[in-house]
Order: sequence, then C-alpha cells, then structure tokens
Amino acid sequence: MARTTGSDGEKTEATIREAAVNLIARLGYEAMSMRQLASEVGVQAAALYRYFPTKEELLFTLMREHMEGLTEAWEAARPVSADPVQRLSAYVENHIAFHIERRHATHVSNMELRSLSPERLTQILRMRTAYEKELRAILRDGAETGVFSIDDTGLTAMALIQMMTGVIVWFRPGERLSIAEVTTTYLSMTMRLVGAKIDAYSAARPFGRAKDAVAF
Amino acid sequence: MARTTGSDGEKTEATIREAAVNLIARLGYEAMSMRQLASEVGVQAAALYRYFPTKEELLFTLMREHMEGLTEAWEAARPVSADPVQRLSAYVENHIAFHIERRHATHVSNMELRSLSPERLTQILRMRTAYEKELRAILRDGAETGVFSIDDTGLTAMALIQMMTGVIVWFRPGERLSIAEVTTTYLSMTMRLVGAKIDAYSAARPFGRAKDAVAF
DNA sequence: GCACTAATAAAACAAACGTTCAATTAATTC
DNA sequence: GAATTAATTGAACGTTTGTTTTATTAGTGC
Repeated sequence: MARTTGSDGEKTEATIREAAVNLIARLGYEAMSMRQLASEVGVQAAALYRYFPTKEELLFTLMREHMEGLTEAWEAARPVSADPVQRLSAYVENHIAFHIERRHATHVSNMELRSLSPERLTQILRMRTAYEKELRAILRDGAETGVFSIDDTGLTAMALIQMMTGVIVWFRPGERLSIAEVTTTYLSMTMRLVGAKIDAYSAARPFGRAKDAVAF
Repeated sequence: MARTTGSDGEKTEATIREAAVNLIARLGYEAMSMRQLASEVGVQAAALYRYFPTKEELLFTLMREHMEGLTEAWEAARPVSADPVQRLSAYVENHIAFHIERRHATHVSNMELRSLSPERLTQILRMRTAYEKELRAILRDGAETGVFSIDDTGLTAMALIQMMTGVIVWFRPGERLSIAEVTTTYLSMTMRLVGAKIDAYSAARPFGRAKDAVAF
C-alpha cells in the first residue's frame, strides 16, 4: 500500500498538530512515541516525517505558534487607554480566556521547555519574557501614578502570572464555575493584590472578552 | 569485579535518592535513564535495583516522602491560635520556606505526576488534597468571622497555592532577593488578596520561620 | 581464618525508540 | 491517457531503554 484515497497534506498536518498537542499534554513529550502519535492520526509513523523533520521540531513548532497566538491575542485586546486599571483588567481577562481556551497547548508550552535544544529554548523564552514585560510595565505605571500600591513590581508580576496560569491546572469547562465567573473572581483578586484604589471589582459585573472590557 | 571497597548500602541509597531528585528535576523522569542515574551515583545500573525494584517505584518514593515532609513541616509550624490571620501567615511562611528549600523535589512532585500508575497517583493526590484542605479551612474561618473578604474559598485557595508554589520557578538562592524578603512580600500580597482587615503587612517586619511567627 | 551475608559488576535480554529508505499508489497536469 | 507530483506504506536500521541473571568480591561474626 502507499498513498491512500482522499489523502490531503494540509488536513494531515493539521490533524498531526492537534493530536500532538493532546498527546503531549496528556503523556508528556518524552513519553509520547512517534508511533503512538501516528496511530492517533491514523497513519504510519514514517508519514509524520513528511511534515516535521524531527520530533523536537514538532514540539518547537507547537510551542512557537502557541506563544505567537498569545502575543497576537494580547495585541488585539490591549486597550488604547493609558489607565493602569483598565490595562490590567484587559491583561488579566485576555490571559485567562486564552489559557482556558488552549489549556492543552499551554500545558505543553509550560511543561516541556526542557526538551528543547538551547537555541530553541532561548527563542521561546524570549517570546515569553516579552509578553511578561507588558504586565510589568502596567504594574510600574500604576505604582508610579499611585493607582496601585506594590512592593516589588517584578515579583508581583511573577506572582500574578503564576496565579492566573494556574487556572489550567484545576479548571474543567462545564463544571462548577463558568469562564465568566472565574475571570470575575480572578480580576477581583488581582485588583486587591496590587492594592488598586478603586475597588469595585468584588461586586459581580458584566463579563466581556478582553477587547470589550475597555469601557467600565 | 563485584563489591567495591568502602561500599555501604545506606550511603548508596541516600546518594541514589539525592541524585535522582536532581536528575529528574533537570531532565524529567522519562528523559532520565537508569544508566545515567547510576553513573551519577558512581555505580552500575544493576546496583540501583538493590534499592528500588523499578524506576517508577523510585519516583513514587521520592514523591511520597516529599509530601510527607510537607505535611510534617506544616504540623510543626501550625500555630495553636485560632486567629485566621496568624494561621494564614504561618501557612504562607511554611509553604514558601519549604518549597524554596526543596525546589528540586517540589519540581518533581508537581511535574511528574503523570508518570505514576493510577493507584500511586491517587495516593499522592490524596496527600496533596489534605494539605490544601488546611488552607481552605483557614480561609473559610476567616471569611465567616469577617476577618477576610473572599468571593470563593476554593478558588482563592487554588490561586494562593499556585502563586506561592510558583516561587520555585524563578527563585534562585543568592540572587537579588533573600528568602526573607520574598516571604515578606508574598505575605503582604496574600493578606491583600484575601482582603485581610488588619493591613500592617506591607511594612517590613522581622522575619521568622513559621513556628516563630505565632506572636505578632 | 572460615562461613556467611551484603554490595556490586558485567553481560545479556527483549522491547521500544527515532528515523531512513525504497516501493507504491492517488491525484494532478498537460 | 501518459507523465509528473503528492502522500503514504512497510520494512529495516542502529541505539537505547528498563530490567534480570550470574558471578565475584568486601565486610562481618565467630
């Protein structure tokens, strides 16, 4: 046997990507074999090498595209306003929405960094640092203008990111809480954590995706 | 060749444990080979099987003992006081001190859960849940007595634990911040996050290990 | 110093790994 | 409908994996 009827390169590649994210998230990169991935896709292992030259290149591609997606999502959601409270709200809402939507991909990007070669690791970390820098800038602006009260900007940024990203560990869609409820609570916790002066965040308020949350 | 001069079972086992924690933290459980571990210990791979029947049993032992250590540390640090603020302070201080001290072991316990068999996974998760339950109880008591203002106890507990445990990701001993400084800042952030009424935590205050922090 | 046990080495096992290669068939082009 | 290109199979490669078996030596008790 050889080429199968109805076979299409683009579709196969997309299927590989999807299956790889799920499999790596579940088993881990090292524990997932190429044969396992191939069988999930419904293809022989050799066929995978038409699309990705090595296993590591596949992992790297998944990570890079995930980080690019996160950056792009934030660029689309970033408010024009200079108000630190609004900007922080948008950051939190975007971060949580994105990470819940792509739980598996986030898991891969966070857990499998050590399987990358040094150069590729550096590349991913650079993207991540750039994204985190945005948060630090917001916190610094808020602290300087007196809207926030923060001890250590860098440390607070790390704490917030760990807290927000941690959502993917326990959140399961369709359980006790909706995405909207989780986001509202995290927004409230974030604002208290940074000592935001205006504290109207504990009360329930209409939920919107980051880009809609500019005006409030 | 066979038994080497000066060989001692207890010492070898301790060396294996230590090397395994470091190696698994650095490379990951799946990526670490038994031969690699053996060479780190200065022994042949077969010798490892005198101490641990399988690779997974080794991993499980490391994790179980780490969780037991965490539980014991908290039991020793838990204040007699019923005051939620004091109890929460002790919890945060103990958690951060323990996790920084045993960064590598924590990394292993958090990242390699998926390599355990279902029964062993359940056992570890049970220990973890019991530990987290302590935090939820503190938050609930504080919320009920009006000392804290919390939206969702369970969600807040998860957020706090993610935030605190996240320290091990970026903290490197001997860099910009001392353990005491980090703990102070995290304590301040925690108290603001739960909306603690008495907010004297932003100011610098003498640092003490959990068990010494009862009176303040 | 002899018997016994503890601790290890050395070699081997089958299974699984990532990857390559040649052959083969489906779709597309002209 | 012949020639070309795209997509895939099946078999094979050399390594590495966790683990077992057997033999050998160091330490210990008497």
